[in-house]
Amino acid sequence: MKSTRETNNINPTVSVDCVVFGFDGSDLKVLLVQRDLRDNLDIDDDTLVLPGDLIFEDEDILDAASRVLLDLTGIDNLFLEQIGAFGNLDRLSKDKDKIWLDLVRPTPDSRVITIGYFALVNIKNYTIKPAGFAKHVIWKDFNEVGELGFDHNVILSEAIIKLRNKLYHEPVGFKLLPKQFPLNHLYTLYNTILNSTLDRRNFLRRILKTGFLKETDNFQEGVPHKPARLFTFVEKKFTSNNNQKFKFY
Amino acid sequence: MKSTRETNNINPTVSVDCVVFGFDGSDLKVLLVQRDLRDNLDIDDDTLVLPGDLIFEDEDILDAASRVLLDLTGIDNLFLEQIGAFGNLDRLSKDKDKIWLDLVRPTPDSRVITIGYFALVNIKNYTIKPAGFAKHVIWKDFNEVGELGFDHNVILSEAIIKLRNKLYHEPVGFKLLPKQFPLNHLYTLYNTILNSTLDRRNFLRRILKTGFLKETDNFQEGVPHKPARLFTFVEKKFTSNNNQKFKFY
DNA sequence: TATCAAAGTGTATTTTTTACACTAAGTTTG
DNA sequence: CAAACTTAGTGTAAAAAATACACTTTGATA
Repeated sequence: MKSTRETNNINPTVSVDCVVFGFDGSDLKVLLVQRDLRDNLDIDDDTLVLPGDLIFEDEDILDAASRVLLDLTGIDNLFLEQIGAFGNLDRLSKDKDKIWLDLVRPTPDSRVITIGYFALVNIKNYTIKPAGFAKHVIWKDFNEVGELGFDHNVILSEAIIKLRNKLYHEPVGFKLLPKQFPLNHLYTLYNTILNSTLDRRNFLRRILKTGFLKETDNFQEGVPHKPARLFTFVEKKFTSNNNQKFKFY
Repeated sequence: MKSTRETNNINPTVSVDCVVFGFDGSDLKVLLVQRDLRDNLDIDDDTLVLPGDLIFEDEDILDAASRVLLDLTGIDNLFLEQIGAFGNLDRLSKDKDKIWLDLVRPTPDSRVITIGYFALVNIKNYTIKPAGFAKHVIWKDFNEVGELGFDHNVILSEAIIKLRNKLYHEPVGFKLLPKQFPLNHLYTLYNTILNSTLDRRNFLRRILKTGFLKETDNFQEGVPHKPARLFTFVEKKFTSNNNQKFKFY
């Protein structure tokens, strides 16, 4: 996989954009970049966008998404899943978007279709390095995301829908947590993302019954109360189609 | 929406392909076309493919999918939903695919990313007319679909997964049936598509409890047994996200 | 040593699911 | 024209799951 940008054999009509979700213990976060120029062009544009890039001609689209995130975060092998293609004719037509495109794209008026991906990471594992194309990279509180560039709010909406559905049907919450975690962290995670207040007793019972959790001999440290036992996620054969009746929570 | 093919301003790098499902009362069907040439070129290629086409530069991708189906079936305003983007580098590289591309595409070696859509239709409503680009159009039994051209088997797999999930969570089975239908048809539909044998009593109870069905005063005619009451689908406010707990069946 | 805060467990009630059995009503057959 | 057949349509007991609370435990801190 290429990790540096080339000027030749770029496909100017197809890009990828990534929605990377993280969880800091109490809030859902999204990774955003301040779109900016490789060569310090002097325009006044602090618009935030999803990390993304045009793809290379000889690059699979999933690889392109991986490359973007590798450049951005130094993380390889991220859990990445496609959200879908976004190809509205007006998706690049805000004034500020056009100014930016004029400055950085060889063919700024080209119609570009983008393919959205989403990823879940344990926020503490990665120190985000604003390398490559983005000057500033930030974890933004999901509820405080304002207007993004291009059609990125649309992509983000699709992503959160997908995340919520997944949380409900697949063992995926773990990806947002450290290897070992107390059950209460998982509980807050569900409540935060699903925007609900589940009954704690019943949540614990059900999540344990799925068999995806294994208790360890470790406990929380440095907490001003009874330390909770830490659990790990158990990789089981899980195929979402397999059992339509399966509800993760 | 344009309904005729033009030779100029085609986007040679992005196409759409449509998976159209139908149900004939006992089997799930897929609409396939025998890829062939607008101008009767004389090659020996009876490969079946999903109906699809390159998009126009000034055309939304969803519109492109609509256009393909309008050309093919004369149906406008079809329920269409995106499956996703398919962009593997080798997706057009089978021998027969290359020969065909050489014959019909202005830039046959161009890397093409395709966006898959899926649709559900009541098979009896539409007489398929092999107009436009396809010489033969057929309803193929889903279980008897062999090797398709390009990466279309992959797209079809994604489509069936999506259909099965939808059937389970959303009131979508109706789209495959006539306006009025006996409950047993819905029951067979579920069993066929989900590849299961649900308990009939329990199925009926549950499907009625959803509130999406309204009984009519009409009954089956011309059946050699007690005629069943016909039901219709009730459009209700349904938002799949709204209630994660909702299970359609 | 008492208090606080969150961990962790118990359980009665209601609701849903499951499994199976039966009756009803048209058509066809002998 | 009655019996047989086929699918329509309904009843229900038992098991399982979801829900709504309440309570006990345990370590830290005051």
